[in-house]
Amino acid sequence: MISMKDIAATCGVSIATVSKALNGHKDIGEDTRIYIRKTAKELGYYPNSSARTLKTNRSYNIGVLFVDEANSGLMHDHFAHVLDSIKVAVESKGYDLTFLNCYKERENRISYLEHTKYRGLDGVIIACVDFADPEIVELVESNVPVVTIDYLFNNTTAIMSNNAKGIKELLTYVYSQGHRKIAYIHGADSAVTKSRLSSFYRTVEELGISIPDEYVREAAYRDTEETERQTKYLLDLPTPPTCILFPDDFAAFGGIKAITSRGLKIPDDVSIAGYDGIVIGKHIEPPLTTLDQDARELGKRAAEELIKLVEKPKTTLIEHIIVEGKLFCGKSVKKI
Amino acid sequence: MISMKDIAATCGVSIATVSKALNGHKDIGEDTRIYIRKTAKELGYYPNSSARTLKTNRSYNIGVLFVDEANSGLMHDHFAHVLDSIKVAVESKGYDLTFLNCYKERENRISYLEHTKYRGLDGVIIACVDFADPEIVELVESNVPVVTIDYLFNNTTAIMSNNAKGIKELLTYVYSQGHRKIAYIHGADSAVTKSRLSSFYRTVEELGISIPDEYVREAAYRDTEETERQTKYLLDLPTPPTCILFPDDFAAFGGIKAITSRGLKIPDDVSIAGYDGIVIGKHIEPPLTTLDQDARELGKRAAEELIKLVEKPKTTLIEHIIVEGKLFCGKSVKKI
DNA sequence: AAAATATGTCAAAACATTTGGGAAGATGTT
DNA sequence: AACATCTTCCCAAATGTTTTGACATATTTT
Repeated sequence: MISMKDIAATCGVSIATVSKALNGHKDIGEDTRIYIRKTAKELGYYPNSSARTLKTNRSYNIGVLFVDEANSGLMHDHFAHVLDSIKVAVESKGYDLTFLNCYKERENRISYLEHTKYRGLDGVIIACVDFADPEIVELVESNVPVVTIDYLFNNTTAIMSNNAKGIKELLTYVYSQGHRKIAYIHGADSAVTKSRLSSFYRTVEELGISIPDEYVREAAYRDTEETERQTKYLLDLPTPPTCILFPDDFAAFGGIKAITSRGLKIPDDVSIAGYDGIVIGKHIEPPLTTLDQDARELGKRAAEELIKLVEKPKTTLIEHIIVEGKLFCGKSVKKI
Repeated sequence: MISMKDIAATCGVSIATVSKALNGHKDIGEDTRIYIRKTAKELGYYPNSSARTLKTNRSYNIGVLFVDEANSGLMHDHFAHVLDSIKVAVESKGYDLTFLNCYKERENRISYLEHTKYRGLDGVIIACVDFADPEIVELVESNVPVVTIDYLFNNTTAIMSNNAKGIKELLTYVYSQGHRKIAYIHGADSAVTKSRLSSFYRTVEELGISIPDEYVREAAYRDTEETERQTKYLLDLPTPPTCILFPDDFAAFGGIKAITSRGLKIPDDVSIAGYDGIVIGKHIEPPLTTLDQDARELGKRAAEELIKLVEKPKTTLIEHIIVEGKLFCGKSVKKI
């Protein structure tokens, strides 16, 4: 482990000079700078992030906060893409990515905020968590730069997928294919759900159709068993819907199971649509009509905004950025 | 940001005493220890990892190395589970997890090993990468504690999924269901592939069946388009197979597409099986017969072994640990 | 009573880095 | 020649922690 001291020794200069030469300060002669950099390279020097962080309070490490539970964001195709995109974006700017947690399982657990400070993280990206958790709120309200994904706090930059527009496009498309009896199995209570649901009702009104109450049902995101049940309920109605919208693509598989188990065919007997645009949806028969969320863009923007916030805290504004999705017309919705 | 100095001041003791009291050294009186810990808590103290790492050369941070490309491990259901399991396991022992990279895109890129030392990572878990990459080899051969997943180096602990046994079980099961004309679309060249393929041939011999050469084909992992092509090729043979084994569950979806596009039904006309045990495979009709890899166990063991290696470098042996998978009998293989 | 032992605490050094203040020498200006 | 101005470099302090050897004080042994 070779340090600046070693370089200073071999170059016959002070440690301070080495530091300044390496960091490109102006008060170092051109030739010494070149000489120092050359020997640094020859000796195989690379800085020690701990020492630097200790001194500068900048770690070039950013934290990412995903929920830790069974339904971890990691195993969620959509969020996995978001995370990967974040990773690529921060790395391209010379930052590292560390998972933030609170050592739930341990005796001396610490809060998210404490963990952030303990590691000297420059900022945190929060996604896919329970935003009502007091510890999340504490973190958001602290002076740590934070960007949230798909949730809006007043004083933090948020990157939002355009859920309202998404569900509107989806519904309008289904309508354009002749469907009027449209059921909507929406997700469990959350900001995203609220946004989609109110947009759904607004669009229903705009289109001038009427949706019976029993067509609007609830199933937690990714809960295939519940969507299976709800789908069966819908199919068993005296007047079953001709088209069912699901909370997400993954959950739609529960619906598919219910439909095929009834001996019905998609889209000939029932049309369906999901939400998210997970990869596998494109590889089934029929390809799943859905709203492709731009997961990569969500992640990229989150990373970029956070780094802006970190590097130029004075001049960077808190923003609420909206990322558009895109309707994907598979073959799971039939024209009738 | 309150430090030991502050605690020392309010307690009227020296910084050294605070450090020892907090770290449980036994040369501190019981009452002072309690008093110091109490005020530390009251003041909201938590240690500064940079300072500690700088002094002790232990970061309580471990690196994880997944491939950075398009087919990132993050977006791969199986590896996402492995990663999540690693995360849970290291966190339960008080460690953090940081993505390792080499800043590919940047001008002053550094090697994986340099990055590891730069961050002072205590160890690295390597999975899902090109193990022939010289930089990986450099890292493995360094003095950094390393655990590899699904790849064997001589001097590092490896956690291996039992691929040989897995494919044997799968093949034997298919055989037991009466299939003799069994095709195998295997993955692209890699250690995992080699292991599965040689086990496949061994089992074929043991079972006393003969598999024509044109039944054994290749398609990269997760390449649904290629498996679709290869499946069509197989179906078009004068004597098509009655059962097709795919490189992985995801890739199997390409096969399913090919089969249904020919108007054939699974499993009535053709039986299929995947490998991995991704979640969605259980939610399709018919549920996909596959070999469930124990992704969580792979991740957990990797984390545990690495931490052992970090904490007891002298007494911990390099081990090659085998994690068993489990046959999942879905309904995609018909008894004939 | 002196010597040995045990206990509790402290001061200082060390880890690798950054940075403001200043020193020394060179250059330019009058 | 005197002075100011640059340029180039160094010094020393600071960041928060751990560790080591030293030093008191108290207790036990001779």
